[in-house]
Amino acid sequence: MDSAGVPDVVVLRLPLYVRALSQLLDARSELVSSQELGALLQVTPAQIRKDLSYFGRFGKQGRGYNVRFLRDELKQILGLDRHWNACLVGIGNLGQAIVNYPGFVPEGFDIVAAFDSYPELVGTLVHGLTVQPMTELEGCVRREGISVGVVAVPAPQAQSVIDQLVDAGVRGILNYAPVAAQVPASVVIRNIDPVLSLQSMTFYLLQAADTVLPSMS
Amino acid sequence: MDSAGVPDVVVLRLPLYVRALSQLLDARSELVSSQELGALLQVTPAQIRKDLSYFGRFGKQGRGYNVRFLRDELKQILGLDRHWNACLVGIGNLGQAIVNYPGFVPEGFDIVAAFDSYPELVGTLVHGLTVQPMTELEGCVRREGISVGVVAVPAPQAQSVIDQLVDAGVRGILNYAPVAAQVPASVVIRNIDPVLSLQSMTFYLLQAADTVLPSMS
DNA sequence: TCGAGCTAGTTATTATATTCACAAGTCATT
DNA sequence: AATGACTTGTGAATATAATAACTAGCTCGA
Repeated sequence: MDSAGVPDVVVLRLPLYVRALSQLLDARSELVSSQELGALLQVTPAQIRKDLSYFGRFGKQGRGYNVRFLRDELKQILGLDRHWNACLVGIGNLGQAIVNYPGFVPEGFDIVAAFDSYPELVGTLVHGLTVQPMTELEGCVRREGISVGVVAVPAPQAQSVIDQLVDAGVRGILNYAPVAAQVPASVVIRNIDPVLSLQSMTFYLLQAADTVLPSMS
Repeated sequence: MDSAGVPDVVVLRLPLYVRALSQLLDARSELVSSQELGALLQVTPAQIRKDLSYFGRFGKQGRGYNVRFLRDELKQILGLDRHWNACLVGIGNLGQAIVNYPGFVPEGFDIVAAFDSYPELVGTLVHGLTVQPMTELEGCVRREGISVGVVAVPAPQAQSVIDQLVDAGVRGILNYAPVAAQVPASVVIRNIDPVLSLQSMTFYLLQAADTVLPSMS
């Protein structure tokens, strides 16, 4: 999936650039070169320039990029100048942690509804939202114009919940359940899976232990 | 970084295979072909076979793979047959959610210590662990043989905390702070950053809205 | 025992992503 | 105005990854 011929990996890096540019802006920087930005993010300058070249020409030779201008352009490209309505499905440990953690919901995203199938939870208030039963999902998604669903249910229910979200018209899914969920090509899914991260990390820890450390003999 | 000539992307997929194989095992499957496994994970059969070929020959022509055998082999390759001690730094909202969420800590990993710089938190009990001050970090990491650090501190403190973990001898870091942290090449870092995921997702939502939907006129 | 139908492992091919290298433009200084 | 030190944007070159295609081997049923 690379809309408009832009490679996926490039799109994945753009928010990184936006973040770094915002930091530079906070630090009162007005100009930045691909060199500097690259050093900040551990990305080669050439890659930054190439990535940006998919979308236009934002810099000045000999000077670099205007920090505010480039950030705003990238935000627009990513759709971060708009508002997106989201809903949260699954209000257990994880779901509650997600909405209550202040750092989670980025600017521009609004979690406007919460759902859970567990009867005891329905009707309770979570982070200012009344938890609704799953039967309300479809209607609510359409009514509120919800385009993103955040899935925080246990693994066994994840696929079914995702199907319901897709049927309801959600176009993006942020999935915290540890499953390889299936979605139609028109729906974007991103998985947050710390367990996989840990489990692939240990491979390298092993390697180093075997190869870097000298034998004990 | 591809130890022993194995591409990074391949290592990243291995835990996915392990998970699927474990599910098949739970479902009493004894054999699985690359075809079936691929369908389950949305990966081409060729890719699975290629990935596995970096590590050995695990299947039988005409039959497929023995589920249990392959899973155990992969677990061993990844080091998931061992125990790994980890510590958690940052016991705020996020940190508490991490240790208290049952699904987080995978089998084989033990969080054996918790640290925070906030004096009011030090000494309190979180998930059975007494929160220690940051001054104890280095000693504790060495004493307990902690090889993985989980970072759940606010962004501004993340790099400093990561430096301390690295100095203390940690070899892998799971970073929840929204920063592009710098670590020496000998240390593996994995970032969990749902905000970036959301922010790159919207790009595709925009594309579809512009191109798939007909204009209103 | 033989043959049809599968399937792994592997080599070859294609696709994708990253890096290099340079022309052209900018700016401060003299 | 001319010089030198920078820096972008980009086409070419390289490196990396994914896919396809093929060979050899296994299994099962007739």
